[in-house]
Amino acid sequence: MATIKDVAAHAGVSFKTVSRVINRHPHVTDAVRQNVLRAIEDLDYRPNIVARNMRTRKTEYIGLITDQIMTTPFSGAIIKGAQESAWKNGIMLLTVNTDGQPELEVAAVNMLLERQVAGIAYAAMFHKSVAPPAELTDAPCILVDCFSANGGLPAIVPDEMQGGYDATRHLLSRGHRRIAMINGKRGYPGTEGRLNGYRKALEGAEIDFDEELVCFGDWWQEDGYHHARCLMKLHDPPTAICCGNDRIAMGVYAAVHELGARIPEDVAVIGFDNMEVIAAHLRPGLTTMALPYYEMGQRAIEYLTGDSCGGLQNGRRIELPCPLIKREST
Amino acid sequence: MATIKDVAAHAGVSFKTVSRVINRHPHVTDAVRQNVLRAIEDLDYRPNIVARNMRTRKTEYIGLITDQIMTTPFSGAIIKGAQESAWKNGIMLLTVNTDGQPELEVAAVNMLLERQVAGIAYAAMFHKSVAPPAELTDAPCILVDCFSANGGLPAIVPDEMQGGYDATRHLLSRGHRRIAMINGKRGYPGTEGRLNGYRKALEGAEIDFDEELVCFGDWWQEDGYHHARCLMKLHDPPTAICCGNDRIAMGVYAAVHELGARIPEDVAVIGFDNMEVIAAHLRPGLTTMALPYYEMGQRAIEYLTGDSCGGLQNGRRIELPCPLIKREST
DNA sequence: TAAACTCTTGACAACGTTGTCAATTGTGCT
DNA sequence: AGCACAATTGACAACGTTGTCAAGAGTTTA
Repeated sequence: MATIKDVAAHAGVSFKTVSRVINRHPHVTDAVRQNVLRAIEDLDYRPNIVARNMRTRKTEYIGLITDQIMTTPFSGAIIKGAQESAWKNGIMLLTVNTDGQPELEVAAVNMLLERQVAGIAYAAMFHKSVAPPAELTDAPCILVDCFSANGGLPAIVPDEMQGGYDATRHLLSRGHRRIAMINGKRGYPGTEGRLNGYRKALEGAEIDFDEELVCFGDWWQEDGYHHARCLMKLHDPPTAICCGNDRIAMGVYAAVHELGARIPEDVAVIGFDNMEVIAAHLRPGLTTMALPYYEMGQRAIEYLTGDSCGGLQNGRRIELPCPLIKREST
Repeated sequence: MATIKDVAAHAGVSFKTVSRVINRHPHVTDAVRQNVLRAIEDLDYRPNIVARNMRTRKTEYIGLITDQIMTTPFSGAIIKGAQESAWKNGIMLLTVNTDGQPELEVAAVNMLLERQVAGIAYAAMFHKSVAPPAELTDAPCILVDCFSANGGLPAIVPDEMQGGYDATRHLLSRGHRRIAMINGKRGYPGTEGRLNGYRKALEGAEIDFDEELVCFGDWWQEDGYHHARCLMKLHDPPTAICCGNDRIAMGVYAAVHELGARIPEDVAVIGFDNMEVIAAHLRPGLTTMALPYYEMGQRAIEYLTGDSCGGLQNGRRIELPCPLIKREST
C-alpha cells in the first residue's frame, strides 16, 4: 500500500505538501496540486486513517452499545437513525450488542475507550431505567431509550405521556367517550407515562376515569386477547381500546373478531410501536402511535458530534414525540 | 489519558517493559510484572489501540456493508451472527448501510479501506446476484446472502434447493400427495432453487409435477391470499401449500379461514423465513423453513478471520442449510 | 573455571500521518 | 528600486505503541 511519502516522491514534492493537498489546505499552487492529485491517482493512494487518528489524537468513531436491540425487529431503527446521522458527519459506528450482560457491558465500554471513540451511545430495546458501567463516563456519552436511575446522564427518550395523551385525544375526536386501555406492566416508564397521558386527555374532555376500563399485563398478543374479551363482556363495554403495543392490539383484533364485532365500527383500536409487520398488515390496518426510534438514534449521534448540544443543556433529557400513524382501525 | 510512558515512570521501569506486560510476553520477572500491573491500576491506564494498530500496521476491524438489511427485521440476524462471531475473535465490526446506492457503496468501501480493515463482508437483504464495487477486492472479502454474477468472489448463501426439498419432503411425510407451491418472482435464486427442490422431492416420491399447483408472484401477504383462493377453488385442490415466505403464508391463512377450511386439518401450510413476529404468532403456529441468517453472518466473520478458510476453498461458495421449524400448521 | 547458554531489561527506531516553524519565493506599495 | 508582507514549500518533531537489537545477569555444560 502506497504511503504519503511514495506519493511525494512520485510527484517530486515533499510529503508535507501531499498532506496539504489531501487536507485541502489553502496556499498550495494549482500546478502542484494537480501534480500531487495525479500521483495519488497513479499510485492508488488512500490516506491511512489510523495514522491520522494517531497523530491528531482523536478518531471519528462513535460507539453504540445496545442490549438486545439487534434482535428486536422494530427498534433496529435506532441503529439505522444513528448510522445515517453518523454517515452524514463522516463518523463510523462501532456497534456492540451485550445482550444485557453486565460484564459484557464493561468489556464493551473498555474496548470502545481503548479505541479512542469520540463518544458512546448506550441504547436499550425498550424505555427503561438502566445502570450502565461507570467507565461509560470516561467518554462523552448519552443514553438512548433509557435513563440512569439517578438522572446523572444525558438521555433521549420517547415522550410517553404525550403518546398516551394524543392516542386518547385521537379516539375522543372520533366521538368515543368510553375508552379502555390495555396497558403493559406497571412500573415501566411506557406504561405509567401513557396512563398519565390517557388520564390527562380524559380529564380534558371531562370524562371520569373508570378503573374498570384500564388493565395492565404483559405485552403479548395473548394478553391483549384475554383483556379484550373481558372488556367486551362488561355490561357497558368500551367503544374504543387503546393498546400498550401492536402485539396487544393484534390479540384484541382476534378477540373482537371472535365475538363477532367489527373494527372500527363497533370498537376502535389503537396500538403503540407501529411495528410494520403487524400494524400495516392487520385488516383493517392498525392506527398506532409510532415510537421515535429513528429520531432517537439520529439525535444521539448529533448530540455526540456536538451538532445539537443546545437541545440537551436544559435538564439533560430530551423527550421526543410519538407521532400518530392513522390507518383504518379508528 | 495516561500513556505507556506514564505507567513506566510510575513503576520505575522502561516503557518497553510495560509493553511486555500488557502483551503478556514471557520473560518478565513476576515482581516487575506485579509492579507494572499496580501502576496500570493506579493510573487507570488503557492501551491506545490506535497507536498499536499504527505500529503493527493492522487492525481488528472488519467492515460489514449491507444494502437494506438494517430495516428488514429478520435478516438483522446476519448482523447479530457477525457481531457475536467478531466479539469472540476480539474484532470490532464497522457496519455501513448503503440502501443499495452504488455511489454510497464505493464510498463505504473506500472509507473501510482507509481505516485499514482486516476484511469486508458484503451482505444483501435477500439472496440475489450483486455487482459490488471493484475496490472491494483490495481487502479480503466475502459476499453474504448474495453472489457475484461472474462467481469471482467467495460467497455464503442459503441452500435454497435443500430448503425447497426438505419442505416438500416434510409435507410428503405427513401423507400429502397433492402439494401446491406459492412461490416468489421468477428468476430469483430463492424462487428457482426452492422450485427445483420441490420438483426433486416430488420426483423422489414418484408424483407427477402439476403445473396447475405452482404459482409465482410477489412476496406479500396479498399475493398469498389471492393465489391461495385460486388454488382452493381448483376442482382438485391441494391438501398442502408450500409458501415462498411467511408473509405469503399469512395471506394463505386468511384465504383458507375465509373459505371455512381448517389448518392443518384441511390444508397444511409451510412457510419460509421463520419471521418470528409472523410464524410464531399465527394461529396455528406456522411450520416454516428458517433461513440461516445468523449462521451466514457468523461464518462470514470466521472466514475473514481465517478460522475456517478450508470450508471455502472448494468452489469459493458455501451453501448453508435451511432448517425446518416445526409448528402446528402441518 | 571458562564457555556457552538463557533470561531479563532497556535504548532506539519505526509505523504514516499532521503540527510547528523557518526558509524561500512572489506581490504590492512607496 | 527597495521594503513589507503574504503565499508557498520543506525540514523536523511528535503522536503511543511494538519490533529489533544489544547488554548485563544468571545458569548450565564441558
